[in-house]
Amino acid sequence: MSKSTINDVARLAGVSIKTVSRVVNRESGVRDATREKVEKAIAELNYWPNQSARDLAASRAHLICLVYDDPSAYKLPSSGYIIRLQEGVLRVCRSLGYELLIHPCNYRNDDVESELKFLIQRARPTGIVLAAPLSNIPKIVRAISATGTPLVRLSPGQKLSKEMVVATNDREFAAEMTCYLASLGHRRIGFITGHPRHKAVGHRFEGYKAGLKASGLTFSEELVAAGDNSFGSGEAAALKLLDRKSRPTAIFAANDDMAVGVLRVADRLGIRVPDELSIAGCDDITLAEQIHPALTTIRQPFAAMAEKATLMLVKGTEESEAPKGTVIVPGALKIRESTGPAPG
Amino acid sequence: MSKSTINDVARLAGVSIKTVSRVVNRESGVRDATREKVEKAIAELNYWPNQSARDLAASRAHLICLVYDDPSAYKLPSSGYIIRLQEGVLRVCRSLGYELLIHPCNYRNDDVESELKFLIQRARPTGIVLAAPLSNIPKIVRAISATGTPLVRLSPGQKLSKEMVVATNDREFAAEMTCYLASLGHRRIGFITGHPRHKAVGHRFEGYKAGLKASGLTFSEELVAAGDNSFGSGEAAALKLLDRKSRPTAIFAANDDMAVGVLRVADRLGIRVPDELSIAGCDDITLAEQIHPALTTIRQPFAAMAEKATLMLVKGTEESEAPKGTVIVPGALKIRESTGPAPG
DNA sequence: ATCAAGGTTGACAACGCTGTCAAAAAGACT
DNA sequence: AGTCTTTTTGACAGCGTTGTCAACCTTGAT
Repeated sequence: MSKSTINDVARLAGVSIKTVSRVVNRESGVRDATREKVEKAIAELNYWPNQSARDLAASRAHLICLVYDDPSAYKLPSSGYIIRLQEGVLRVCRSLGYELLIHPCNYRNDDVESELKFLIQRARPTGIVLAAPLSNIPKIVRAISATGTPLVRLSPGQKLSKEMVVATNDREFAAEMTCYLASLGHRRIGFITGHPRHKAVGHRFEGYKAGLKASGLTFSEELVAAGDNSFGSGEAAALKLLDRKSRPTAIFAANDDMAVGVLRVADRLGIRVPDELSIAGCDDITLAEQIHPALTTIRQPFAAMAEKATLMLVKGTEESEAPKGTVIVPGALKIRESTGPAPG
Repeated sequence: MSKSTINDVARLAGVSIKTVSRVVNRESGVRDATREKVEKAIAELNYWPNQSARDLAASRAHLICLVYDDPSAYKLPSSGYIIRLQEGVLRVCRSLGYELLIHPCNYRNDDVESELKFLIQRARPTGIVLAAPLSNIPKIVRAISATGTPLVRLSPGQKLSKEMVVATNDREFAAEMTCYLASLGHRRIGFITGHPRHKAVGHRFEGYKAGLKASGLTFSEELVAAGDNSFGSGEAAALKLLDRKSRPTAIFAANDDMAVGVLRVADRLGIRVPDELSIAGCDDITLAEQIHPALTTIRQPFAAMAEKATLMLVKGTEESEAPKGTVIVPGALKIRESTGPAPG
């Protein structure tokens, strides 16, 4: 292991440490010949700058903090979501020389706010990427904002704001899914709404209505059942929808967990999927692909969103003008086995 | 946001910065009265030490690096595993003031070794927690060892070694599961082996045999089918086992993915679980609890293992004697719906 | 009181780097 | 060659902490 310092490099290259620093930091105004000398010395000594020293001297930390709802606080099958977020942030961090600090946090705790302030004070990150659903919780957003740390929120219901937000187009792709179902010949397309506090799923409901209209179908309360994003509520809603005299030939659930619930109910009732009933979800959870029949759903671009968010944070810090406003990263339909032509 | 330094605290408390440093670092030899004065000043100024400066001055980083197989490199449903590892490491990090650097890495890349050396040189972590399956790959272990960074490997086949290793008792709990099935009256207990390169699942096979012997049952090749840890191979193996004239009344798969495959096959063949066939897996993946019937399996203590590993790393650094050898963290049987009394 | 021993405290120099600003070198023109 | 401008380089002072070591108090024993 090398433990050579900038001094060693400077001595070997026959320049001052400042010049080495310039080369390392890719600053302009270094003659090519000099740069090469220094680079050779760096390579030879296997030198790598001491991050602590850099951060201290420049009084800035090369650190991005990703804050998300703690999955260990309760049985959450959402680990895939988190991994994808991490993936996106890491991609940017690696390429730009930042480090990633992950902070699962339980918003049900009374002291989340001080926990976050504590974290920020301790780590002094360059910026924070705040994942949903935390990004929708005012007290959390406020606690972070109060510290003055740059913050990018992920998909907090897409309402435009002056803060930095990265969202996806829930409304649009829900409409697209609805149109897709209609294009398969379905006329009675049911919808299962999600948890009222979860804004994104609200947008999907709107998208569903828009899709119906775009396909020349009329909206009917008859075809809507309420869920709360949970598997169980999906089952209950499915039971309700499928019990009706003229039952839907397709059911679009506001998220995959509920869609899987529908799938289970259909199985139990002996309704063949997709022959007799098409089922679509939203989120593309890991299970969606493993279940049988594989679930048609919408893949949320979590990694891409996180990547974008991190980029905004870094750009905002390194360049003078911090990017503001909402950036949309579109989701993509994943057509799999659970949807097919309308029966009859 | 406070940006007070140790100087401000020292001035307010009327002591030298060194004394403040002593209080902050809980060093002995500070009079109680002094300590209290300082603590009051710290609280009042909302002071928190600058990590970069500390690390620089003490030339040590408060950093743990968790290296695991990159789940984004291929479709892995293993995100739950990673999340639990992170959880364990984070618990220790938080309580001991360390930070966690996560590093998913794809061992299929040719340049993993330089990638890791690069990472280590750049981040200079206190130590590295290396998760399976990476912990079983010699070139990776070697690359890290070569840097001299303290390393704890997670469950690399449990072979005793002089290095730091945290493993679980695959053999023992597989035996236990087998005995449990036998105790339910099963006499023909099938087993689906896992990927030959994955040592842990090999231990499970041994445990299965030991369990049979302990239960007074004889081992028969007839009851064993080979898999490769994948869902699909579980299905294939199940088909093979269930096709035989005197088919097993219970199937124990070396991992959950394959067990779920068995479940699906049973469903397709109209074999009721657990009435006609008991199925057990191993790992307690997220899906195990969500599937119907919920899968009896063995919960691997991933979080606890990671926690233990991190602790070893920190203790090894902070105390003079580094803990060596293998530490075993036992897994736990999770009896759920997919196992029941033997038919007849 | 006086002194040694031990417990507390502080002065000051690192730690390895970056920011500032001035000095030196290199070009550009007479 | 001389002067002015621009580019390139370096000296040096921090950044906020810890390690070292000497100086300072206490205490208890004489």
